[in-house]
Amino acid sequence: MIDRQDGANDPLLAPLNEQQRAVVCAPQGLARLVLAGPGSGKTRTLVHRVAQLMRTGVPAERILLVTFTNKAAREMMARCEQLCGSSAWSLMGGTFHGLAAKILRQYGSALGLDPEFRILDRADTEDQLRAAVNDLGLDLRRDGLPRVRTLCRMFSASVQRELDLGATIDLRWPQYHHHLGLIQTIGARFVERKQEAGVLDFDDLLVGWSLLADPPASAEPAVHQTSQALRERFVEVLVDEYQDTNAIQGRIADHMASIGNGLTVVGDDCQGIYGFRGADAQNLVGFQQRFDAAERLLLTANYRSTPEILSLANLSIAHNRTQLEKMLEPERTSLGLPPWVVQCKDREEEARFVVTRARELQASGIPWSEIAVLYRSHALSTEVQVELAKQSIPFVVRSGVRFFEQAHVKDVLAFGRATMGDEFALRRVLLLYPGVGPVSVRGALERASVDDRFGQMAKTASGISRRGLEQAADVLAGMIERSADGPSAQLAFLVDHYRQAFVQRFDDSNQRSEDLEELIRFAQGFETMNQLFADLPVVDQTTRNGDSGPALVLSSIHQSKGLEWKRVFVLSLVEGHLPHAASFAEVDGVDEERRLFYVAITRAADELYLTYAQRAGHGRVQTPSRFLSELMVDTEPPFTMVRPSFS
DNA sequence: AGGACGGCACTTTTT
DNA sequence: GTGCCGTCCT
Repeated sequence: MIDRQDGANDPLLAPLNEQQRAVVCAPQGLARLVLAGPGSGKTRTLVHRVAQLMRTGVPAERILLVTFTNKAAREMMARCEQLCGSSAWSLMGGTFHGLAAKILRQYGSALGLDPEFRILDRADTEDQLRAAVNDLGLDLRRDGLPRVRTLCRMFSASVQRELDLGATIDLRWPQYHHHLGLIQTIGARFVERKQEAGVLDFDDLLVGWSLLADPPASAEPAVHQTSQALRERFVEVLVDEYQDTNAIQGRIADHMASIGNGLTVVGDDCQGIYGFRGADAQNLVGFQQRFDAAERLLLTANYRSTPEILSLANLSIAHNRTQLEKMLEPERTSLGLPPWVVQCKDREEEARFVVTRARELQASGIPWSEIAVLYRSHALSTEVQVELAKQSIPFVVRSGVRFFEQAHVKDVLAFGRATMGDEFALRRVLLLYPGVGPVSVRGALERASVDDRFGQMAKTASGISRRGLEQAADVLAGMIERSADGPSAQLAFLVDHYRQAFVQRFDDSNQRSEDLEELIRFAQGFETMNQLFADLPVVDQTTRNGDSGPALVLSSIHQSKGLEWKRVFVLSLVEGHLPHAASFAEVDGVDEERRLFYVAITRAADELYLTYAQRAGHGRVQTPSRFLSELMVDTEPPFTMVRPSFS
């Protein structure tokens, strides 16, 4: 056994401070809450705890490590591997959704799930819902019902917050109160459709896992048995970013540790920024009430940022009524650099300032990859992107559409899914061809079948759509012929055709062609089309654009959580952007925006630039963010105001 | 008249 | 980039 106090020569304990060691060496089998401020070495502490558990004899496959993003999971697994070697490979780590997928494929048969189920992304989910509406002969517009997008949000909110649909609607969409009955009917058909198709959306994953983690008394005996086996498997459960868990995730975590397993939850109520996804800080704040023997540990020493940056962060977050007191204490010494607030004339000048300054920083020895530009919403990044391109600066964008959600990637994947009999995918494929519209598609779908390799589909079509349908049938048949060669070869065959027929139409066809090559490479890891598609929506998509040399990072604030850079720019500190206008009407809305601001500024290690434009595109005057002005009352502001200077 | 297609709003944040 | 609507072509 390793002594808790004396770790001077121990590689697991030597690099840690007292607070961190207390977490790493805390006894097994208990519940505990760790409050960890930004930059406090939280990831390192978690990784070392995992290593410590393994060293004391807990097998890796009996440790469950829940993180918030796939990226975080990947990083933690890599660091565990560094510390523990290959024995860390069998660690069970990932996001709630990714882990739910793994667990349900392995343990879901008790729930009647086919282990080959496919996971729906948001677009797939909306397709299913739209189809459910059509099944019922409803017309959303005519019948005064919410749009498909909104219906999805209603069902999702109800699952994530564990509120019944009526309460959910009354709370957030009271204008649809009188339609509750109809919306419930749609929901029932929606659920039925997904079950018939053997597919699960993001919420179904959580519901499935929760049924195993915490089965209702009325569940079949087989479910209770599986539940027991599942919970006995994991002797230690660790949950990162716990403040961002919603009701159902909180219940899953609680119950995975309900039979004497250890549960370590790590979080920071000041960094809760997923309220829109139903995240409920009560999970964290009320943790000790739910587990009355739970001890509470603190990580408050900040190793990341200068005292000036931390002081700004502490002063800002003090404007929130946070329940848990926790001041960040700087470990670093001052570099003599105040946070800058840069007042620009317009968006264009703002972009020019950021890019010019970034360039100077790089020239002075800061690598591109140590500079980040953060913003509240993706659209705010366009001016900077244009300016970066103009000045030929390498950059990566970590916001906006995901790789697998781009039109050309979705097109190509749709061909693959069409060969497996997916009607939604076939529809998308056929609509690509000139002369083929919704009506000829409807006819074609009635005659289409994978078995005759779509031959009938085109044969009876008349007139203008025939040529397109024939082409589609040919290429789909070609793909089916190559089934034995594996999905990568099938996609390579298809991409030849697709590139000639369609990619040339895009004005950035080169980039898109490269993406398709990337996709073919990605598919090499899979033996069948089915496997390729099964987990696509929950796999890590951040490996994209990762390895083409050092690059400046553009990121939404949400995506930046957990990361750090030497120099950070935060764009558009104006009312309506940060805080975002949509937050004004929401309960806790502006407080959540302030936490977002807090997350953004605590990403910066050495130097922070907060920029804003006095005028928007069409000359409209913009008001500086309240997150700046509220810091200027009475006291000396914790930042220095400047105007851009171009040297 | 049926069907394709170009032009129009709308897009906060993410698994 | 998608969904919806009006217009134009067959």
